[in-house]
Amino acid sequence: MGRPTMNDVARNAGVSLKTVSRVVNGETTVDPGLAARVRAAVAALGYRPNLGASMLRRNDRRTRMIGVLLTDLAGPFSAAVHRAVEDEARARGVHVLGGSTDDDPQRAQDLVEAFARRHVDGVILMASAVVDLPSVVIDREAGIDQGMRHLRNHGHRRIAFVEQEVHAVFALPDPPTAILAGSTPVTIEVVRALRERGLRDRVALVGLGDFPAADLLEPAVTVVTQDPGATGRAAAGALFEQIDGGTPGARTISIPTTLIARGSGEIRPATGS
Amino acid sequence: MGRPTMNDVARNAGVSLKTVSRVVNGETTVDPGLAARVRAAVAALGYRPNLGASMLRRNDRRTRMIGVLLTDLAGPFSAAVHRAVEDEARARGVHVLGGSTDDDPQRAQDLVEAFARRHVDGVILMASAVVDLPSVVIDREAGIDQGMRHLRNHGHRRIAFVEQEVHAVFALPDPPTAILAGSTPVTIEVVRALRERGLRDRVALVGLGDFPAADLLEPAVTVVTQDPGATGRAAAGALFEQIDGGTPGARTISIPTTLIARGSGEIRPATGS
DNA sequence: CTACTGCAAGACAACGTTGTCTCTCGATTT
DNA sequence: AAATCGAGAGACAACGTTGTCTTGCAGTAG
Repeated sequence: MGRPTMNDVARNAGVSLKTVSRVVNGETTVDPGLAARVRAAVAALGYRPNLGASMLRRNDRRTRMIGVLLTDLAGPFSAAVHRAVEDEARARGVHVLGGSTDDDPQRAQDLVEAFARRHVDGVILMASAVVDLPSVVIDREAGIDQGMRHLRNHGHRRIAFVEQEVHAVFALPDPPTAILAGSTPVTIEVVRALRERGLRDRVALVGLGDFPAADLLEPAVTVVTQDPGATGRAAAGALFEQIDGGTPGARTISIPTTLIARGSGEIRPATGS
Repeated sequence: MGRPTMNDVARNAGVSLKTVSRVVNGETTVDPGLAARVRAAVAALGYRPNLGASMLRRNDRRTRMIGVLLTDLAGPFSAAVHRAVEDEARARGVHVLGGSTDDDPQRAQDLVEAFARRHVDGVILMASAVVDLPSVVIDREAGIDQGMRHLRNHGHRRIAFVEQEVHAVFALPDPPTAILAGSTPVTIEVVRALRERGLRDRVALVGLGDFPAADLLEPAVTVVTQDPGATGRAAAGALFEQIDGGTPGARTISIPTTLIARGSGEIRPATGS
């Protein structure tokens, strides 16, 4: 005796199973009196349709679930994408299964496989991966180009692109005059490291990804930003179009980037060194 | 003709449906030769089990999905909780449906209802709500007390607790000498507002929720932090315990808070005013 | 050589729902 | 008044899988 089923409702209301199904699905070809009895029984028993069973039988075969595979659900960029995707999905009555890949292709693969077993209607991924499902790939790359170009335009020739080992950069024999930081956490680490070494006004810094207090630091941090909300919306939009239209194959969404000059990225290399 | 089913695999391998089921589920009572044929057919057809159908029939009736309802999937606290829950779930082969409530009880209710229709095994919520599912409620409140106490201990008597309208506070006839900011976005807004008014060293500020650059601002921002990772892990742990143990009813997880004094919260009220 | 045991493998029902078909009954048409 | 129609309501199969029961066959004991 788990949850009540349609059958229980039918018995309780003294109608056939199929009539309950009709009422629950809002079909109009039901006598108002019977429909009322059914609704009363539904309320009395606390009946809830079993979406899994219904999807199994339905003709459209949609689970109305999609999967979203992001680098790290806790990271600001991923989280914002996730939220935007959720909003698009909600508008269509679709739910979102989330997954962090930590940029590990194997994990991405495993998650895609697992989501496929759940018959998600489609998948959005941040890593590049090919799938035999409707899918949209979010491609992040453009920002690096733009950041590099900006620093070169300000006279820098030795530019470090930093992803993990922030401190190693400063140990180099011929240290860079500018730093491009690969993510917001790294950017903040770099700011901290520059301060410790008294270099805050001497080494240029551009961060990939904006963060809330960037303009409040001294110097304020120049960043290249990719609007995660727009990205998520675009990806979700493309995915649903693919699902609904039956367009096959994977699509790639690339994100326009914007550079916000705030100071740290406009420091010029010391001429006398 | 959609995806291949067990029946297709069975036909292809020349065995019965049930034998395929046994192989797929790793039962050992299958002749190695047949098992190999089945596995070959699975690979050849690209067969994937349909978890929905299997859950319908299985005895344990678990979908191995849980729902997580947070204020805002894009917010740093929610996102970190979400990630921690994901990790706990992954360790148990469970997937996570996420949802943002924006602190709207109606939306929370709707999402719970929708997740229940999907037969999630349980739910974690940040808002308070009662559900007829295994559930864990995350309770955030303790931080306010701790922040208030800290400011009072530093001599403040007029303390503003700010949630939305940051600027309204400064328009008051008798403005506060200290501010407790309700969330990290608000904290950053307050910092900005204090600077604009030249009050950065005169009005005390404590923020609810730590953020990455808090120690790099001037003055560095004192915060009350609640470890979202620990919270997520605790909530997920309690939920799975409830699911597995069959313990009924909802449980509440309360989060220990820590105050990190960095400067902005230790400013004392001007004596001469 | 027959009877029994054990185990692999298939047949069949069932999970909760929806699609399709059939039946009944009152209302409309000639 | 008989025939026709339409619409509401139920019976039944099916979705893809797993639980249970039965069958068949090889191996062992008597």
